[in-house]
Amino acid sequence: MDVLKIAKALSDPLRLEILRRIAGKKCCEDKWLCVCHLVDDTGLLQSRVSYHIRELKEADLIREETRGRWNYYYFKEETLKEYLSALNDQFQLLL
Amino acid sequence: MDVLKIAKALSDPLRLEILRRIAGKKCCEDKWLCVCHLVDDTGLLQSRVSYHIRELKEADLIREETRGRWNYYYFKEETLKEYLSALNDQFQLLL
DNA sequence: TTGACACATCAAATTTTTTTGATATCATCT
DNA sequence: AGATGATATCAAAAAAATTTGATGTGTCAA
Repeated sequence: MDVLKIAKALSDPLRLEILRRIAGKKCCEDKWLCVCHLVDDTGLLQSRVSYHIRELKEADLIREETRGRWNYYYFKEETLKEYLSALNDQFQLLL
Repeated sequence: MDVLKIAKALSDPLRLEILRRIAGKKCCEDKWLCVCHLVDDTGLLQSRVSYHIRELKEADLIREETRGRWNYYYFKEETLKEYLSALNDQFQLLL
């Protein structure tokens, strides 16, 4: 878990929005979301969405699963938790 | 409190280091730290340190107080706490 | 009141990140 | 096999962030 990488991943508006959607599983089957829906919902270029998804993956904030033609994503809650704890500890926020 | 701005502020290694030092009050009087010490300790250009301090100020992560010739900084714990809570809530981490 | 110090600011250069458009891959369907 | 759909990747362009060096402002001390 890399604090800097996660902070960076969270610092882009699009990425945050995509992560919220993945976390909120507002689409497809429970817990899973495919890129095509993100593209449809947002009207953005597919390559752009793809780029941000890669960043989220590299920050280990989401996990990818390929099923047939589609990729599904799911939110790695534990990574975000670790990030929050790390900041909490490093800055001794005692909470 | 702006989640995106804070995430960005935390995503630069230098800024994180500076914030840690300010929060850790490893210098000067308790709770306070002046720019000159940051510059001395790190060997970086003064304008560079100054730039990052401004970013931290704009993210509301530190407060500045000018006393005579020196500026002192202190860590705004409450802002970081709000940031952590916001993420916690938005992603329903229940912790 | 001059000089030195602490810091901010600014413009230019550099580096990094993001966006775009094109193309590639691979699975599925006909 | 060929067409289509879902996604990744790549190179170039654009935009944003960072670094540098120079200069400006205010404060203190001699």
